[in-house]
Amino acid sequence: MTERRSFQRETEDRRRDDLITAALDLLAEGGPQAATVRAISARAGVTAGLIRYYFDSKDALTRAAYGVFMQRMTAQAAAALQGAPNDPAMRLARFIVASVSAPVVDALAVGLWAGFLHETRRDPEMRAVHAASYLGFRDQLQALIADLPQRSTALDARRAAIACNSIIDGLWMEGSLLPEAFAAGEVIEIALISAGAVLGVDLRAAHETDRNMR
Amino acid sequence: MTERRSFQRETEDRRRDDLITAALDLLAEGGPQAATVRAISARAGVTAGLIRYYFDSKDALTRAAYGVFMQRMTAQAAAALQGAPNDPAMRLARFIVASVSAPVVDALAVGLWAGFLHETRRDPEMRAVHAASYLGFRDQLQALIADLPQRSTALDARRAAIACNSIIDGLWMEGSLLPEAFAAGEVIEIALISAGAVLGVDLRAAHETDRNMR
DNA sequence: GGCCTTATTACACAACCGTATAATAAGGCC
DNA sequence: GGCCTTATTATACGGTTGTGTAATAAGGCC
Repeated sequence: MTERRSFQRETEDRRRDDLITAALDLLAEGGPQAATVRAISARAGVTAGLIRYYFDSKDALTRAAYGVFMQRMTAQAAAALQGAPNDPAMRLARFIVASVSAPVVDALAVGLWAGFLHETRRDPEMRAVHAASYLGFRDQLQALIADLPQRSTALDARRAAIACNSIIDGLWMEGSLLPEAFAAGEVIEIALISAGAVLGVDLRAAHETDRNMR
Repeated sequence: MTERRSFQRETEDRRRDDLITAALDLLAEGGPQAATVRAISARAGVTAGLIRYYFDSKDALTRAAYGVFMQRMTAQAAAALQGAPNDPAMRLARFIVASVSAPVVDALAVGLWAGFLHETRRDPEMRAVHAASYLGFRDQLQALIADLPQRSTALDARRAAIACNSIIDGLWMEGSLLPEAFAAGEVIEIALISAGAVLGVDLRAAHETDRNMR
């Protein structure tokens, strides 16, 4: 009589990952409104009930998805320093370039961030993750700046980090929201020149020689 | 038997404004999830049905609220140029200061912006408002920069405007999201020094003399 | 002061939300 | 190949959402 749809059993990790990915996609595209349990499960190719088999609640899934999102964002910039040369300016340049390049900067990243924003305010656990990774990023930046041998003294290291972080964040927003408004590589160039001007260091030259060395 | 609550008749403008304000408040605090017709009407002190008496749909109310929001944001920076001196550097400094000060920068502004983000993607009409006011702001900035008598030539006026806009946007985000992480006036100082460094102009000095002239 | 317009309330409705639970088929094990 | 575990589906439930509609009271008008 009632025909059940056929299915395949999958590993726990695979299913969790599929559900999280589906949730992130929907959240990025349509915001919190679009990321309903039914929509998420449909995109993941399963039925709605399965979400509550792998997660205690929808909020738990949201929290897990947020963790993955933050991890992706921060891992990208950190990975840029892997195998980087010792020259502080080159390292900083690499870090900045990675922060304003794909996949950190893409049309959906800001949407995802915006979609999570209010949930991070509500949920203390999510807010903690947010603050930690946010300030962690800035500290990383500040450490790179402090290593610079000679830089402008108009701003101390902390304020210089705040300024550079703002440039990165602002370009991240603009580049993600209006990708068609920029030529290829333009955002990167502006980021390097602006941050370099603030710090009194020629980051574009540093990045150029770094690239030629590779 | 059933007792109706008493009420006062109000003008159309007043009611529309109350409903829009209530919608903005709720959206800023709790995101799209929180801005339901019942919550909005409750905060405005009326019953839910009244919303659809003054607006064709909830989306129409959202659109109207977005217009008011954008108007508030852009009007603030433009008002800063009212009665400003003729000196280009002073004018630019005023514009930047207004863009990273209250009420543009406050704890709820970014939340509001984030809450609207996805709706601006869906609704073409809202997206048009968004793009227009966004690029309008940048053009205004670019015009102010182009007026500067001597500035660094590392970036043309357009790219310099993009860079300054990024600094403003980034500081707007950080200042709004983590207000407790900054000392009083610190965001303003960082904005002036950073933008000044990018443009090769001492905006902080310009703003100081401007303030002393007043 | 009674009437008339209409701003406002009250209520009903279908759709959808997250959640709970029972039925069932998939696939490893012996 | 039959059995057992459990991953998955199916279905039901109460609450909430945006919307449509009828009842009603407020307040200006004569």
